[in-house]
Amino acid sequence: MKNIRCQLFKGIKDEELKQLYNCLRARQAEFKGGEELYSFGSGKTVLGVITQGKVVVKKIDRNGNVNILDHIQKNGVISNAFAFSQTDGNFVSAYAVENTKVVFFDYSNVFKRCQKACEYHSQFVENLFDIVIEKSKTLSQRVEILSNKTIREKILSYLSFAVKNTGSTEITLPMSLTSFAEFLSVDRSAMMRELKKLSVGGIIKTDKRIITVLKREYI
Amino acid sequence: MKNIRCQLFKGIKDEELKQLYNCLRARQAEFKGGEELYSFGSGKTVLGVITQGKVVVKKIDRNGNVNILDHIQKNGVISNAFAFSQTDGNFVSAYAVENTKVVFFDYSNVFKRCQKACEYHSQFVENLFDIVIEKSKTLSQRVEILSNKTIREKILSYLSFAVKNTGSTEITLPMSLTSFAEFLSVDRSAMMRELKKLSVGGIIKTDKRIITVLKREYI
DNA sequence: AAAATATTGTTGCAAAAACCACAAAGGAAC
DNA sequence: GTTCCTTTGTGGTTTTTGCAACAATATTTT
Repeated sequence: MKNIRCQLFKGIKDEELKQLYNCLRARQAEFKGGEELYSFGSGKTVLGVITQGKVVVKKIDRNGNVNILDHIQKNGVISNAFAFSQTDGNFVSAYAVENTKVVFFDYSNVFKRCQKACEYHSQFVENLFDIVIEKSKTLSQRVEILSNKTIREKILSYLSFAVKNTGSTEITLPMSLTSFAEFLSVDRSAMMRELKKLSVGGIIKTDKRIITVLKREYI
Repeated sequence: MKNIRCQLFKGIKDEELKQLYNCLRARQAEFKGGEELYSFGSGKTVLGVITQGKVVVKKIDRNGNVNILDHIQKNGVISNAFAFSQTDGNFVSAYAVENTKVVFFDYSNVFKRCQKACEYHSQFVENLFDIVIEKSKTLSQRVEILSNKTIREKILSYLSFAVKNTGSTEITLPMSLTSFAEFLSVDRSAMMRELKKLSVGGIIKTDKRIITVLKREYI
């Protein structure tokens, strides 16, 4: 298996990485676009790195409503260890958005220090820590966005974070408007209506997936 | 300062703990009920353990809407390192619900290993890791709850997690109904109405803050 | 290039939720 | 015990949202 260079393995040398692969029982899997990542919804705890492609985590409730819980890009980490549990009435699953390669690790071995108490194992834990913190921050942003009552406020809250995170007032949505509505957990047509209102009000300018914030004092 | 026995210091001996306090520049602070925890909303990154009392993290937006972002109990960890950032239009603050004692640490020193590369420091990082994972899980549950469209679904989703987490179908809300509405980010009167509908429908039974789930197949 | 599929854009209508206002009950403080 | 304040409980009204349906573009697949 080719060595993966990503945040999870930052500061770990190639030869150490090989040993770590062994230690964590790394194995690669490939998924076609639209295909469901097995083992995510299963009871087993998984930890994986997306080395190619994109993954979306969705929840489908008993009424068939689809909610997007997470988007994971290349070099992103996917795990049910620290996010999104399955409840009786819901199915949480991860899907490859395009052709995707994932390297899975045995999560149970992460904290089992090998006999040699290797230093790079500590480094690995610290890297994983950073990633979980990052995910945690993203989740709290998500909570803040969703805790707005109206669609308008949700959109503006999203834009507020996006402007803050990117430093630009021209935001290109990393997903389709359909998915964006699912991300905000609102009806798509109602969202479109609200986007139009915001445009007419001169607060934003929209062109497909590109939203430009014109009046920063509103976000 | 008295030694704190909590998740954050699990597996660390008393004498090591003393050294760790020094290493992380631990300092205690007390807050009266209703008082705002300084330093949380400030730019500085804080890490604290609630050793007594209760804390609630709130967001107040430009329109004066209050949203509860988090509840932190005794032995819980409070930090802006991995959750809830301030944006231009919003104020995020933490308030003591009752008389509360907090021990603050210098977050910047957490990953600076002391010269002796003490083993307990690793243990500390691992403990903090567990806490962040826990918080992350709580946050994703929150996202799942909030990503329901209707108040009814939000309530049922909350109950679903509560039943799953506690193992009992009799749920005592850890907050007032007023706060519960803020937690679900819905209007209180609308929520009360929905609770009544669920009661009349025989799905739940309510008595103030005690909600008993009668038909598990609905949650 | 044509066909199939997904995305964007828009509307009328019904349902749900927010907002507002008020009364009663419960607790805390004096 | 009385006062004050918070919480609980309820109802009417307005606004917002979700739903369904459809057309027009894009995009992908064959």
